[in-house]
Amino acid sequence: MTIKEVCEQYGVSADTLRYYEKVGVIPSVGRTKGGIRNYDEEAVRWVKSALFLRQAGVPVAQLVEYVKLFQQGDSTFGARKELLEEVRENVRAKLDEYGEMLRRLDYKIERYDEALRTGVLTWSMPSEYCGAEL
Amino acid sequence: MTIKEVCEQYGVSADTLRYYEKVGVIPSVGRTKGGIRNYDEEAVRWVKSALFLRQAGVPVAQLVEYVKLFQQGDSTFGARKELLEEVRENVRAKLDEYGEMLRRLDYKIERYDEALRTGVLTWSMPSEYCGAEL
DNA sequence: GCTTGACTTGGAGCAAACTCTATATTGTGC
DNA sequence: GCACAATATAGAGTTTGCTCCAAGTCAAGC
Repeated sequence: MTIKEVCEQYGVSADTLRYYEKVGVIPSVGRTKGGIRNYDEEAVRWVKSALFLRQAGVPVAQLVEYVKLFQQGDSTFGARKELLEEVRENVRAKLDEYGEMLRRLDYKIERYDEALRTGVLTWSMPSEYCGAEL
Repeated sequence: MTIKEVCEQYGVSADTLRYYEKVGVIPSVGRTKGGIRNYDEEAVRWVKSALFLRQAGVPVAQLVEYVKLFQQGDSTFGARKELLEEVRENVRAKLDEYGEMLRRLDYKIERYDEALRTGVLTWSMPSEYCGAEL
């Protein structure tokens, strides 16, 4: 698979793919004789998980660290597990935050909706609930 | 309330508070005769919601836009509601992503845990489930 | 009223994560 | 075999969101 095909399939720029490889977010990709990247199945899987984890907010540096551990072999199981647990804690915290956020937005949007229907904007909930001007 | 008190209460730096005011993430804060910021209740509420929305991933530019609409008065109810709905869609998408992320991490961590106990790392799930090397 | 520490502004600097540029090389259709 | 699009690399530039700095002002304690 060429870099272009990977770009099109996963909606990412060639620059980003090369950047990910350069800094170690993904292991280095195989080349043709001429030196052109040839993504095999494993390389594509690395790309997929890198994109997924990045989108979920995992910093590049942490992915680099994970790949390094991965390449050092089986002796790094423990370290890899710890790294993933750290990531998981962040994800959990984010989930909580976003859940709370959604509640507040629902409330506020409902108020605006009411205001548009009735002409009156009511901030009836105690400010602790909706968290201020929001 | 002085800037320092706000900093301490909400765990944010004075630089950040001044920056937020400068770029319009919060409306401009009242001053003493000498020109020193004096946060009243409303200013503090703006700070609170700015910090909350930022933490939930809303970009600075979007907050600036919201504050601008707010300051233009009641005629912007509709626009404000639309802006909040846009934010809400992003938050929903993020919630989904993080939920999925958590599932994958749970699975992977369990595998590593097993590997540490038994010495064997099993990738038994179809790769579509756990999303590659992850 | 003077010292000392907090506060002011404008603007420069910084880290993260790309994104773009310049220049060279590859490889494909005719 | 040649034109020409696609790819390669190194390194500079951009965006976002702060964070730090310099030089000056304010104010509380003595």
